[in-house]
Amino acid sequence: MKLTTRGRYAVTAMLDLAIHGEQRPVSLADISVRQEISLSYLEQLFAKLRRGALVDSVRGPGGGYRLAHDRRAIFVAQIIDAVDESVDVTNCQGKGNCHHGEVCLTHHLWQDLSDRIHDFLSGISLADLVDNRGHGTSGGVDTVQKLILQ
Amino acid sequence: MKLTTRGRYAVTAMLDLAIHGEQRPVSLADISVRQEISLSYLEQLFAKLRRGALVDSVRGPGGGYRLAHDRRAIFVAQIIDAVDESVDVTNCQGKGNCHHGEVCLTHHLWQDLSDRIHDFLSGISLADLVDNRGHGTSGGVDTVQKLILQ
DNA sequence: CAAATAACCAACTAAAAAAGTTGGTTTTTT
DNA sequence: AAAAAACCAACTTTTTTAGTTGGTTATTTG
Repeated sequence: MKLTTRGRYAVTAMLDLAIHGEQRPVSLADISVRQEISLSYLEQLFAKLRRGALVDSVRGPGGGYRLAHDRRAIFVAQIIDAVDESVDVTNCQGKGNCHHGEVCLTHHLWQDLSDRIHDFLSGISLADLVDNRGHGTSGGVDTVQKLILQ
Repeated sequence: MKLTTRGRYAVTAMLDLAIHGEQRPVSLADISVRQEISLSYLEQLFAKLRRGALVDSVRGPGGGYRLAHDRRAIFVAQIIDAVDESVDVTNCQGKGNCHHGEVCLTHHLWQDLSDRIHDFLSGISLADLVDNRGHGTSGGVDTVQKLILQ
């Protein structure tokens, strides 16, 4: 599991979709404006999210993207995996071609860490984020309210 | 907490130090050869590790670097913090200048994740890595043995 | 004391990854 | 027919990471 700003963009965009996509599909142009992410960059991200079967697209006017599943069934880990096609964290991924053992010693460390991050993010759904459940300090319901009214 | 290859390099180098630095200081030239990391890049990393009070340096022939504390008292999180001067994970770090609330919603997510990663890595000392304790699959004692004999 | 060793330092360069741009096409609705 | 929006590929810019160059300073050893 790789953690970059790209993954954060993707989660933010999917969260936007979860919040605004209840009634009709949401266009990337809208997300672009609301989240201040370049449209073409969003296109690239959503191409991957679509391949990952996390969103469905609707073409033509009034079209856009919809979550492919219920909010409660889409997890942050999936989003990041779809978008950050997880490159190996280790140099010597099982190939055993790490001539010096130290690399292997840390290998296990990174592997383990990677698993833990994945587990953590696998437990948090878009619904959790919308409800602001499942994590630290609260943004409060009114924050979400503002978003919906926006 | 930021997780890049730079941090991995630093942990690997510190682990090399923990293993080979029992008797005398270890020169960066040695670490460079064993771990296949460019000497000057190591110099840059060790400048930061020294500022972070994780290593002591000894100049002149026979000199090099030594752990500033016992292996059991140096933790992976410290190494990464020293080297990857943790840039904020969030765009709107407390400043409250995130005009749209979604950013703030994910903010808490990343903050929480960051904390958890930090906690995890704060619990793993260099001694743990040398003994290959505290994480997943084992490399075995013989691996470490090879290293010491190298 | 001279030579060698190794830390220390700054500025530069190269390579890779991330982010954004451009200029389209295709599909669908109104 | 026109407009909206997905879809697509190739390119450019920016940022980060990694490595290079060319030194100086401190310390040890022959």
